[in-house]
Amino acid sequence: MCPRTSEQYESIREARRKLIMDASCELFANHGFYDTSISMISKKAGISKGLVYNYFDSKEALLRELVISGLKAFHQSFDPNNDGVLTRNELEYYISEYFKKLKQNRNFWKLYFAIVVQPPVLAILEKDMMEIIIPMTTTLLNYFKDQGYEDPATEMELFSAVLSGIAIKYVNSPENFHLDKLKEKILILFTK
Amino acid sequence: MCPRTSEQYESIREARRKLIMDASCELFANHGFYDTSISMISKKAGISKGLVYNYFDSKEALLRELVISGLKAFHQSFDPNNDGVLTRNELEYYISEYFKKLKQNRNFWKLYFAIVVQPPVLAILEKDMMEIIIPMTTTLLNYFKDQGYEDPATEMELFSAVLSGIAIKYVNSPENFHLDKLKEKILILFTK
Amino acid sequence: MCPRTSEQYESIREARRKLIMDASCELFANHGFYDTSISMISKKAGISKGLVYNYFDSKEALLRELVISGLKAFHQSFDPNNDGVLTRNELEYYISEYFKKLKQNRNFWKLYFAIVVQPPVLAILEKDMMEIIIPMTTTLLNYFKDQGYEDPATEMELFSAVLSGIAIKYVNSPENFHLDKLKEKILILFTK
Amino acid sequence: MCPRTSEQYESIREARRKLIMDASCELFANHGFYDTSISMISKKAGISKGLVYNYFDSKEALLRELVISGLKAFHQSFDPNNDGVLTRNELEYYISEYFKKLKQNRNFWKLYFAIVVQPPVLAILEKDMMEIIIPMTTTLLNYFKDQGYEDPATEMELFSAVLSGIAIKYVNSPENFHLDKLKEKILILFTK
DNA sequence: TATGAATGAGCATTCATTCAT
DNA sequence: AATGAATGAATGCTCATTCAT
Repeated sequence: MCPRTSEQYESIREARRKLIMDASCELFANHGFYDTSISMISKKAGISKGLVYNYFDSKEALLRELVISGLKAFHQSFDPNNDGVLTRNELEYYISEYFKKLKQNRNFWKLYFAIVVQPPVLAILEKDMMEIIIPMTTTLLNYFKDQGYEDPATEMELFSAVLSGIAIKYVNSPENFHLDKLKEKILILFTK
Repeated sequence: MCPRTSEQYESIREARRKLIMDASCELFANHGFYDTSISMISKKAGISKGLVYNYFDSKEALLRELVISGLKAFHQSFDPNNDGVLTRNELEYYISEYFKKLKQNRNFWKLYFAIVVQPPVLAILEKDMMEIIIPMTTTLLNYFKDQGYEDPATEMELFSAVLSGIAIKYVNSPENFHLDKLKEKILILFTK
Repeated sequence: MCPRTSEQYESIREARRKLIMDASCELFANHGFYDTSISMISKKAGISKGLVYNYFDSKEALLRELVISGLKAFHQSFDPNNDGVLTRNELEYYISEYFKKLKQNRNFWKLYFAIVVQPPVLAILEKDMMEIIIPMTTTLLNYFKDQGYEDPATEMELFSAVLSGIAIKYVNSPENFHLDKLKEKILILFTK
Repeated sequence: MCPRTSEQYESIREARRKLIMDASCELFANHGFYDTSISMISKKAGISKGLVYNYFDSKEALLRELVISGLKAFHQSFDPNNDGVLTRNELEYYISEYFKKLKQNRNFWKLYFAIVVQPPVLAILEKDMMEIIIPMTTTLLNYFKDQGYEDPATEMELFSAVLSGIAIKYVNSPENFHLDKLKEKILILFTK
């Protein structure tokens, strides 16, 4: 009779978006961006190919939303009070969250590191990602300065490299990486 | 005219192979595997499209040879006397070589880490790569045992993670990573 | 609330139809039939996509109604007393009306001439259009016979060609065509 | 054994280009640009779909080459000595050629007028077409000035309108348009 | 009556690979 | 050994149309 209310439509849309994002996250992570076709995504999501485009402007836009939204969600555990200053406790918390989320959401991080390392795909995302990452870098640098490290810049580079390295190795072969033990080592290395 | 000797033919073939591999290494590294067409490679190499197939069975085979041959070349600096045992000096040498080659051959490593992280491409290479990597892993594990680390397995995981992390970060934004200082830190961390 | 009377419903329907037809006329004229989607039309008309189909069976049917209804409206100024005979005054009146309507309703004529010249679209409309055009042709032929032109058939062909030619040129670049002066020339040429 | 010489390749390419252009001209003319798929063109030309793209960058580029090359070929009969001045004889010649080519190459003109009247398609071609058409317009205007017409601008508009009008009517229903008689009338009207 | 989510057929285009020369 | 014309399967994407609500 009557058309659906706009709330109803909105909730349908939200559910569908999530459906598509979940399906594509898994596929992108395990097959790669280029080896995942829209057709595969729609099949996995149980919808038609065309419908994907009702929710995302393009395959690239879908990837972008996937990565950016995941990154934003994750980023909230960094400097939670948002004052631009990191205490030792806050860094401990951040590291713990990092390891926790690595386990919880392996597909996302698999996707993320595959993307971050591919020039043409990276180009799609670079601008949006930098908005999130650059402030983190600054805050981290200040942390290492405040903690009296003698070469804070290099310390920060080491810190981000080691976290990335662990993540990449772990997501690609989790059976060979013992996250909990590594986390302890990282905590010792960077939070004394 | 006098026909060429088979040595001459062979050396022409070798030169051609190298030409194609160099061209494709640069293109794969900077455009990505999927965004580099055979046509682009042949144009860069100054030969015809068809000729590429005279030297490599397929695009994938070309990638495989590229990665494996680079990896083998690099691997020679690891445990050079090939006795399966790593001394502290040998590890120092290996680390130095690692950082040196990162700088010298950025395109190769860019390509390598982009590949290593992509599931479907990885699948193509996994077998060959494992033959190189597994012995390294074993040898490293023994090193950390011999050096008396209390948790050699975790130490080894940390070691390979941090080297990979530095490499990935460096090849993708070299201006932000100070290899020399990082090398010193790594030497201190893992060779006392 | 009191239900609407059927007259009210009918007048709402009429208004909606006109809304859709106006929107699609402008869009078809300026973007072309194939580059105008139902979605664009419904957006411009401020209604939903589905509703268009409540009023028109298909995109083609909408086009058909648009063209035919415009043509019929226009045709009323031709031979207004409908006796199949055209006096010189009636032709003068027709020509005046033709030029007047060209100006007033440029979008319609733009659409009309774009359509008339496209084979597959023309096919859709041919039958309906012919019902309007053939009697005009006959009447015109008689006019030129009655006026004693020595080759009335050719005169008629010239007449319809020149009117079409002016219209096409004008609707596509009105700034370059001076309708009023051309009208005078046409009147002189065909009504002495 | 040896690869073909570049002359051989060139002649293959020329022949193929013509094949594709002929096939697409006929299809575009009779089905319209949007209702002709690359697939239809390749089928008609007896080649594969992909090969079309070996010769033309896109469907639009194919259309552009078709129209521009046809227009250029035709334009050579206008002001043949290329002095920017049109004598009465030259105009007579041009008109004769115009009518001759209309008959000879009906498909091209059908295509041309269908195109010229469609906004989105026109946009593709406008720039290139204008380079050909604008000089013609100027030359014509001078002709009517030189011949002492009292309103040369309007005369020129009438001239171009009537030629277009005849062409459009003729290509779409040749059985109803008697080109030879119309040509005589045009010659009388514009070359005294 | 009105909505917009959903479908699926169809299209332009790309590209690894083959093959006659 | 070398060329580049040729193939055809696959992809991203669009859009008229349908239909549950």
